[in-house]
Amino acid sequence: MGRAPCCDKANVKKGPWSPEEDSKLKHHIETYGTGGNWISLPQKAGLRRCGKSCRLRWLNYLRPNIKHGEFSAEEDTVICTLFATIGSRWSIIAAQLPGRTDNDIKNYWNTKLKKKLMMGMVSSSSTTNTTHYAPQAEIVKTIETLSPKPHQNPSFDYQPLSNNSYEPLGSANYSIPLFNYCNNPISSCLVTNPFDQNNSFYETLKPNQVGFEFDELEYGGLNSVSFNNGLLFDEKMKMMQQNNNGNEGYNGNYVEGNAMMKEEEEMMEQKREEEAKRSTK
DNA sequence: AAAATTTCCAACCGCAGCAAT
DNA sequence: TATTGCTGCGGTTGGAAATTT
Repeated sequence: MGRAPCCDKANVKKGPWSPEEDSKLKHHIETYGTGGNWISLPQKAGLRRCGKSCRLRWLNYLRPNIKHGEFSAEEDTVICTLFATIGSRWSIIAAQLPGRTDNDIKNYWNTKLKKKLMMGMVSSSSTTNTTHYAPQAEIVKTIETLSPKPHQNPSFDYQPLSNNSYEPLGSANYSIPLFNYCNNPISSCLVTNPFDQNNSFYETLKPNQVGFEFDELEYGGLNSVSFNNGLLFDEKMKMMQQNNNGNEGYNGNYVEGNAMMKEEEEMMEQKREEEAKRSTK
């Protein structure tokens, strides 16, 4: 037996909402709340609408503090960065942008931001002072292909990237964001590019901070890592663990990001200090 | 000015996950 | 454990508005 429909489809109005319907819904929710039941709400509010439709209208349009209009450059950056990190999980992305709805962001990405990114018009965020610009369509395509899809829930443990060595593949000028999924919250993370011998590009990220960096170095590539809700992401490690075949079959070019646990980072710092003391004696 | 095409976004649809029974 | 009902999410679409031909 199939599931019963949530409402009587034949007796329900569809399509754009009229101002009268809006005001009925708004008044009802502001007076009585949703009652925790959207299905029965339309009847109580005197609306010939499906409960789901009411919920959507309220969340995306009527509820207070909804921000309409142009997205700022900062918002662009957050969306691009998070999309590259977690894929099209719009509700999570929306949670980082107060006043914006998941629907809004999804529409914005699909109609405008993707194109902006392709044209290299979006500045990416970084904790370094260097300004980086997202390159062309290849990046966007790669991000879209490889970013995690909704409901893909990584379930493997964190492995320090520094235990592995990788060579860049292919001859493409661009690489892709590489994140390691981590189940255990980490307090901070140091990111370096192994091809950058002088370590002139590095970042230390704190929880909820997002680093996203397009390098225009000799090797060309993207070096990025991110925290989301205390979890560290690395796309490449995810793929390797999923495929269980190392670099084999990996169709793309990349630059590795080294991620270290904070403890490891602090130990190294301590070592450096001790060595410095010894050398001054 | 009119027709054709493209852009944009509000709203719909179906599915997954969860809680209650 | 299986079933049912509901919510929330992301993909998709219809059609109005804007732009181009």
